[in-house]
Amino acid sequence: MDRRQRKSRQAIFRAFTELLKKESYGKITVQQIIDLADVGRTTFYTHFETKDDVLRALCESIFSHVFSDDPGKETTHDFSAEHSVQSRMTHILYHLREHMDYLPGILTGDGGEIFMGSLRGHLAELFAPALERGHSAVPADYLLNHMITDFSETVRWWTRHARYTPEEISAFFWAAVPSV
Amino acid sequence: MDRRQRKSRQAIFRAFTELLKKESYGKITVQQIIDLADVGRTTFYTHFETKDDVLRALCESIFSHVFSDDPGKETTHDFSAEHSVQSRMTHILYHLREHMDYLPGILTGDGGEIFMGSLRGHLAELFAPALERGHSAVPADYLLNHMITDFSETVRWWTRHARYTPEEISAFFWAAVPSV
DNA sequence: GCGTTACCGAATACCGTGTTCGCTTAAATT
DNA sequence: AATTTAAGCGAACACGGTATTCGGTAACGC
Repeated sequence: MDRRQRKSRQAIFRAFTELLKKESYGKITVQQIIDLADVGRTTFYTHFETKDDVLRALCESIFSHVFSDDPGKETTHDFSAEHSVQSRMTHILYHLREHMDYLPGILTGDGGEIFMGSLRGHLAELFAPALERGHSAVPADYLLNHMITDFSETVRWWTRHARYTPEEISAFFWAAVPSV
Repeated sequence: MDRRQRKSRQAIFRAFTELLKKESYGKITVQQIIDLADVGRTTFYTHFETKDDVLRALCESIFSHVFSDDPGKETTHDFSAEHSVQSRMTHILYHLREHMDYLPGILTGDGGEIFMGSLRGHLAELFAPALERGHSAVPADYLLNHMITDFSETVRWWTRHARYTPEEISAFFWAAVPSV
């Protein structure tokens, strides 16, 4: 990829996250991004279809890092499946914290749907295997949705109570989820 | 209130819910509402500030009915607080089912935030008393948010799986919520 | 009946989105 | 270094939806 392209793309993301620190996604206009990124209007639209497209790309770049890390590294000598998932969650929270400065801007207004949707998609892959044994009277689909909702909404709650550590948040989450 | 006003307001609500059965909130325009309701543009704007305003008013009218019903009526001879809340939830679900034909239209797209926000507000009042005794290591605020999230997201899930009865949905909810 | 009030609808200002076009400038190729 | 290739620029424009204005009409309630 051309260096100019990389710089433009980077400038747009940079401006976008910078704006998110000050106002919610819904109120940010393409013009603001263009102005702060200091790129031409045409340039913006050659890189992205719409403003939503920028957000989707941002979410994808966040989650691809957050979810792709080697999950084995964090496990201690306890190899039970439960523990593996738990430490995985904490690990994810650690990564998400790095973006905490602009996450609130995404989660208020209507950009929330895009972020949450992306997060939920990744969580689905993570939780689905753990719910294979359908021994419950409750539909597996409901339970899966329930787990995904609880975790993603915990993340959203965290963005409003940023004083807590990833370990604490993880503990809250597992305390409030019934043993499945 | 003038009969003309009542008729206009009613026509707007009627057109609005009718449109919601066919397309999502976000895609409905004020013009469509005006056309279907067969009222003048000016009339619409004398009754409501914006399109969001219509939705807020609709939500308020739904929830004021749903949540205001005498909660004592449904309780059996078991007077424990737990049971009271449970039957209350089922009762709420019964009322919500009456609006099931257009709820999906509200919950997809960006109108979802408004509906969910309104629902969450009412649920907060309902659940807050039950969580008074803060004997947990988890912040009461987190637990409250957790309960609200679980129920409101259960409602959202229901709109996508409308084949279930209120009793079943209620059962799913309580099965997936730990005893608080 | 008569004053009040709501309703009408065309015209208009406004705002943000996304596209077009001719030109400039930087990068890659030889 | 010269040439080709591709990216960037920004003013102008078309579009769609929102919200307001205004002069005229008709329904309502007392």
